[in-house]
Amino acid sequence: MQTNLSATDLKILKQLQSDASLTAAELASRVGLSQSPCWRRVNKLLEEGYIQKRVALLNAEKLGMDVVVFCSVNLSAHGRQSLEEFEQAVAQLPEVIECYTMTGTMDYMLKIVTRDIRHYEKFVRTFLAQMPGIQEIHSNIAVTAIKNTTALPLDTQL
Amino acid sequence: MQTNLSATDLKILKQLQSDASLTAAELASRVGLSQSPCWRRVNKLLEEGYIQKRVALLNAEKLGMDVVVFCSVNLSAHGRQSLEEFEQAVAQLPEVIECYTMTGTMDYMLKIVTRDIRHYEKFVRTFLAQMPGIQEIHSNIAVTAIKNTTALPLDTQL
DNA sequence: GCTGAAACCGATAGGAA
DNA sequence: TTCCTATCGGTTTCAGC
Repeated sequence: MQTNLSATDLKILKQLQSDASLTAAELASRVGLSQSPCWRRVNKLLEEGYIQKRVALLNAEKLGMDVVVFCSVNLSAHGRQSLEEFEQAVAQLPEVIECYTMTGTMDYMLKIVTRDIRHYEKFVRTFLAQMPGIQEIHSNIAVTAIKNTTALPLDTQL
Repeated sequence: MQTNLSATDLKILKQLQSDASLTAAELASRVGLSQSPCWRRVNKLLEEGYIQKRVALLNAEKLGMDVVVFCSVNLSAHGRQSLEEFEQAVAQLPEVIECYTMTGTMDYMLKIVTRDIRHYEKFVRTFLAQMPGIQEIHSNIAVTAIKNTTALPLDTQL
């Protein structure tokens, strides 16, 4: 880690990435600080960009959005143009929650969320398969979420 | 969608899943409501579990945690016991951000975040490969994040 | 149901140790 | 640095529409 964060800062980040609705007082007591210095540190972490934003995590199941698909994509023409077009187009699609370029045999890995499998099918046909330069699409459909967090492993021991 | 959410509720959810640090007044004005009813709706959405929690999203890169790996796993013994052991063990590992059971040829898909590829290698050897009943591990390493959001596609048109 | 206002409580900043 | 305190603003409630 090329970062210069104190142990206290790390504690604060750990708390906030598991619950950002804590009051300053509660957070302070959990990290063993009093309010003011704690609040100051939080602000610094915000300013310096360690904390990107605070969001609400919704219950996908209750909202009827519980189909998760990991979708690997290969493009046919590997020219620059084609890649950027694809990336821009994909970033616009709300169903695409995540998209990464990959090493190995696949060009992109997409995590897609839709209402049900029919919708996924329709989504692929209507949007994904229409995109510029697509050669192969491979869909891996998730059944049950065993774990699903947004918290980074700050307490890793490796 | 088997849910009975009004258009206003959906607007509220959309706002909060992109920014949960909005004040009640600001949120109210964005969804075209005044504070009180807006606040009431937010509370109801919390109580009913549509909003699960509010978290801080951290800057993985600044924290030196920018290796993302999608890892598919197959277990050897497909008895109940083996599955639950694996799931419980995996849920404990902070490096495992997400874990899903899958249809198709792989048993599990894991999304893993570590500091660098060396750490990933070490993580796989130390923890993953030691787990009960593992047969195959296939690691797909992400290079660049094109898109990475936690927002569900509430405005999907399909 | 929504609006507006009032009361309360927590967040913020400044000053003292 | 941290702690303490005062002020300010947001949240929450309640009465009226």
